[in-house]
Amino acid sequence: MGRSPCCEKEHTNKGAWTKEEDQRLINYIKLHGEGCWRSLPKAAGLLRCGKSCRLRWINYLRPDLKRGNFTEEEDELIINLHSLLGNKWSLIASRLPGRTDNEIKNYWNTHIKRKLYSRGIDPQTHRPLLLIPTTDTTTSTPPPKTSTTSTSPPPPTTITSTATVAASSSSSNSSSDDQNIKLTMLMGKGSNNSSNNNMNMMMINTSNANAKLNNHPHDDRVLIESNNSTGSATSDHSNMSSSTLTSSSEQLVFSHTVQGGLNLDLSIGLLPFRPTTSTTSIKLQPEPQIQQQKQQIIHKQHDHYYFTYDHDDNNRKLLYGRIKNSTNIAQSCTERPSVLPAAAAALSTSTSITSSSVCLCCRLGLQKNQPCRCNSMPTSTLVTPPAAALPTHNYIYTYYTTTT
DNA sequence: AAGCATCGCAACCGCGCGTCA
DNA sequence: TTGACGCGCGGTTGCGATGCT
Repeated sequence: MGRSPCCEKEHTNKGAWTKEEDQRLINYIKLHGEGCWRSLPKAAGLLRCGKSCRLRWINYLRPDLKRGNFTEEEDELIINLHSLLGNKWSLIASRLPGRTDNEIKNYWNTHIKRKLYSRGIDPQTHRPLLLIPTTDTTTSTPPPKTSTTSTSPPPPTTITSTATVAASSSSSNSSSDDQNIKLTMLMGKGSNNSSNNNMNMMMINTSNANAKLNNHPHDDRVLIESNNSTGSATSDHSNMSSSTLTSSSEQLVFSHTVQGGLNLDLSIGLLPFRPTTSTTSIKLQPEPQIQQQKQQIIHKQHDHYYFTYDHDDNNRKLLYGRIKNSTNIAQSCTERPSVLPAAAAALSTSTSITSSSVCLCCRLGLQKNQPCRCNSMPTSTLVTPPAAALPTHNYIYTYYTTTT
């Protein structure tokens, strides 16, 4: 059966809104608030369809809208969020205060697409337009812009900022279960240069489903889900600028570099993190506050833990969480931040933790028994890399540990 | 100055999803 | 369980502004 029209088209105005219509709409919403768009036009004395009123309000008349040009930071944020979320303009807009989905969508189509093309990047896939196959995926030399397979690190960035943001709760499905936090974890490494042709970002997905590794529909990076909906995350906030976006039950810790390549971390619903002072006695501790922490490990028996290390020369931070019932992959990585061996050592010497881990570097996560792009092969123990192998670039590492 | 092309953005349209009776 | 309804999202269109010849 066909849907009834949202309004009687023959009795509605179309096209540009007049100032009088705008004022009528503003006055009505000031008095009665948003909502009931279908009945609003008649009540407000407008010869417009409800959808048109809603659009006009949301995209143009809302008082909290930020008008004016997009900043370079907003540009990079949009690019990174798009690489993460695809054409989910409303989700992207929820992370840019004062910007609307329509505005971002238009801006994407008119400016950013062109910008990415000029960088040689496909705006849909966020991959280089020209693909030059590479055979040596472990080289430490930065790859050409057109390479997609090299794991070479990007140069360090010099400016890092962090913002605490919230996942969008605009849609009705977010109300079903605030405790059931469902997010997505994606890994990416930093850009190779100022052209920023790779993303450095992560979302962590926690839900009531068993932890698993999935391919992300928008990209080939790995999606990780966990059944743990509680927790926290920390990051190094030193020398960072912060901003707070709209809030909901889903809180993200979100950081990005704004120069030479955006570094975006999103961690949600993570397990309380505890630094360890002993490598032999590990107990679950109360949730810590988000604060500066380095070389920290979480432990708990019968659960699977991971910690993520976001590394660049100026900022090092560990993120962490718990994955229950997960099938983790033992994996060593030849490229590892210097802080990691200490953490790994603490893990491996712990009496309650078996030596199982996984590296999710190189932009892609790993399926079971699948080698990392950096050619690291699964192993049953954490391996401390030689100092020479330690990276000096902006990078994200994620390691999983399995407790017994 | 006129005509044409291109750009940028506001607005429209159709569809999908969630809710409710 | 099903269908109507309301809302919101993403893609597309229309048109004024601007630039070029």
